[in-house]
Amino acid sequence: MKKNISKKFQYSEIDDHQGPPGKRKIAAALNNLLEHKDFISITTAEISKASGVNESMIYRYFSDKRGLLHYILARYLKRMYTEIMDGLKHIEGSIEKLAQVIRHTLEIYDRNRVFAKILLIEVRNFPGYWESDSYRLVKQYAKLYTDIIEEGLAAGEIRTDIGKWHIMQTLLGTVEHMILPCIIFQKPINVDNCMNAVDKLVLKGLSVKI
Amino acid sequence: MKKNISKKFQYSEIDDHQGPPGKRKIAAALNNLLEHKDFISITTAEISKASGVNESMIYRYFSDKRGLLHYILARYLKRMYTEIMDGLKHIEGSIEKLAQVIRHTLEIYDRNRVFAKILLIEVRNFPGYWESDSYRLVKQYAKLYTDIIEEGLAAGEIRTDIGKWHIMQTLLGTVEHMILPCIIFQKPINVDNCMNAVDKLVLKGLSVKI
Amino acid sequence: MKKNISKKFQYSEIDDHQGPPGKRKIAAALNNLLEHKDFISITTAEISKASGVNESMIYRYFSDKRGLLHYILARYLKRMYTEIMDGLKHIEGSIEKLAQVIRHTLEIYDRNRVFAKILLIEVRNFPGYWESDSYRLVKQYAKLYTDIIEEGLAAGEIRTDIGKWHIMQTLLGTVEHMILPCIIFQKPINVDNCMNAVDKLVLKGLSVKI
Amino acid sequence: MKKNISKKFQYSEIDDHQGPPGKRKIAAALNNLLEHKDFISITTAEISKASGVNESMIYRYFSDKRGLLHYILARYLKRMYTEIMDGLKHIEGSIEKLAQVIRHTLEIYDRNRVFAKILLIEVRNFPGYWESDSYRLVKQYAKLYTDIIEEGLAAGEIRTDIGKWHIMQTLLGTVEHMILPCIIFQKPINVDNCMNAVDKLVLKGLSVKI
DNA sequence: AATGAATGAGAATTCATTCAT
DNA sequence: GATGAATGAATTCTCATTCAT
Repeated sequence: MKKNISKKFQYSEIDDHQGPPGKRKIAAALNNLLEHKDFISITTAEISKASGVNESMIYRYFSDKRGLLHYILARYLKRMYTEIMDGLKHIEGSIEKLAQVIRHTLEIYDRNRVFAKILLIEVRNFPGYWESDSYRLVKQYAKLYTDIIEEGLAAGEIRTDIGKWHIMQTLLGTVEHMILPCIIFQKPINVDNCMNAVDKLVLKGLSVKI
Repeated sequence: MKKNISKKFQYSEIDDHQGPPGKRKIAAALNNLLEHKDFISITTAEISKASGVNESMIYRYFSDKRGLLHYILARYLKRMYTEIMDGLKHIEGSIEKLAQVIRHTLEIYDRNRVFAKILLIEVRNFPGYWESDSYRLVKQYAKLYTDIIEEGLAAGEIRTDIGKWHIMQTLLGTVEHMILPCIIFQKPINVDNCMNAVDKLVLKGLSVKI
Repeated sequence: MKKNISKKFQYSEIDDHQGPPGKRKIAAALNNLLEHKDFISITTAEISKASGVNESMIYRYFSDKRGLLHYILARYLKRMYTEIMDGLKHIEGSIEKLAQVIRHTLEIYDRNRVFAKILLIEVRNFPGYWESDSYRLVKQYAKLYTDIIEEGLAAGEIRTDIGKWHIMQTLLGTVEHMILPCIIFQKPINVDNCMNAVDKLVLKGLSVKI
Repeated sequence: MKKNISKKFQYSEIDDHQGPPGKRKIAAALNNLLEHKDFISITTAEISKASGVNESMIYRYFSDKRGLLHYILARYLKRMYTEIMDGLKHIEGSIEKLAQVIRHTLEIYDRNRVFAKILLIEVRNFPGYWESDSYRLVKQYAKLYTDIIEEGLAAGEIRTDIGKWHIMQTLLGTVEHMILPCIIFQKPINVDNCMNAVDKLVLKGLSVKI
């Protein structure tokens, strides 16, 4: 009954008890609005109305509208990172670890559609993103993969003829692309199905054949 | 090794000799601008200036700014489809055909960065896209994959325990995400490297083990 | 079976056999379009498309878009004037003549909604109208009334304590206002009902009580 | 003869002390501009310039340019209604009441040319008007007439063979068309002359002959 | 910390009209 | 007489952002 409930997060929890109330309300409002609209077509007026906080407060708490978006994204990313690290504690074997990270990621995307939407869609066609703080966190997340891959290479579990960067890219790419239609068409993510495909297609191809 | 070099296309060729000059100039102008900016931040005024054609002509020849983008995308897609179909003529074996399609796709993306950018980034966060004419062409392209996969299933070349849709998704996803960073960071696509990874990771996993 | 059919006109007849075909087609096209849209929201492009004649021909045949409208209106007015004059030939008595003019006018408006619409709505809020050729024709039509009234005054049939201008205004005003809702709400004009009211309310008040 | 002079209103008074200053200035500016131009050819830029308030404020306070016009019209209509109701308090007899309403209306139109212009000209060729709030107020005003007419019918003061709707229409029509040239040609309205005509022509025709 | 008012700059789009052929 | 292409100037409306209080 108590399994790993504590690990599951959703936006509401993230920010609830820190920062001034106005700031929290604004962030929560944008988060909610993102469920049904895309960032660019959400106006600051709308955010203000939805949050009940005056429009100009957005500029007190955040650099600007985009800063607010990145703030939300960063919170999600931090939370995801911790959660995934936690889930990794008792897993042995690099391939198994990769599988666990991917499964966990899929679950989090499924539970937090807004997060997935921001990360996969909203943030990309904004040039500044690739120099942003949020992107730094994304790279931290990606490093999780390369670290595990290195571990696997060292342990002789993973084949050495591909290059860890390409492996990571393939894994990330496969995951993201599997869920993109679900995010866009607002369908649930079937984590087991996805894992099956990832496992059979990519992970199996990774391991050193004995 | 010298196959159908003559078929290689680049945007400039696509439209050069059809439609009124204004139309051509406008399309070419947006195409050029897309090399350095993203669609949403390119204004009609900019397009007009770059093309040397009056701003209002955009609305004579296209439904609106977005219609112009889709026009460009559709041309690319049509051209890509024909070229890839051509390149497929003398290939035998489903796995080989998939490899050929993917390699060809990568080459085209590499030669036509703007095309890749429109398809992978610009067009997605616009809801109308999924009902657009361009998306129809994308589905036509995707059907190429499923057709080949079916062929492979029938011929006993491809394993039957995954589902052709998932296979196609994985292939498309892997390709797209392999090149996304190249598109975004404006780096060349190393086709051979990519093919190596695709081949070893995904395609090998596809074929029936003997 | 042959009554006064020859007197009834509708736009199609007006212009059919004079002027170059392009001119006729353009005028006919605007006339048709006016049935469902108001002048200001009909574009020259629309007129061109509906007429099958090139947009620039509008400017060969007419001073501009408004000139075209006035051309149509003027034709209607001329035709109405002649028809009404004709219908007056064998009527005796000023009050009877006024009644006949009014009835005839109502019938024409009913048969030619576009005409009524142009005259009562489209043309008024354009300053130039009051100096236009069309307005000259309207004044000619109004003079019909004052002429008859003068005739009635001279003959001792109409009371002398009001002023012919006011009488004319009242008659025109009553008529126009009775039909305005019919024009706007696209309902048929009940000529007999209207005549009843005009007769009982206004005309009866005009005649010298014996 | 000195009745409720204090109740006489002009636009400037209407709005002066309510709503944010920007709103008031904008409404006042359009009101002034309407004195010399027609609505459709007054641009938002012009309104902004005339009011000294930023153009975008129009859209903060009103739905759009047309919303602003209706706002002005509605204020006029409300004010007129109250004033006319007040002026009716001590009048006896339905015919006398109708006369009083008409006289009062004429006076108000004379004092508030812009009001008359909006009501009789500007607002009509806009389809939305007939479903607008302003039109509701106009119907309220018209109901004043039919109410009085019913009263007169019940009291045996008004003849019963015409129908109250037609009577109202004739009265409204006569009034409106009497003043339309004055509004358009910017001439003063001679209230006494008009009343004389209305009285002799229409009202006398209304009353039951004894 | 908070609010309401105000701003400025730009954006897409529309159209009547003219020109070259 | 006719066409298609092109123009330019205007117009409404939007929004992120800042200011004064």
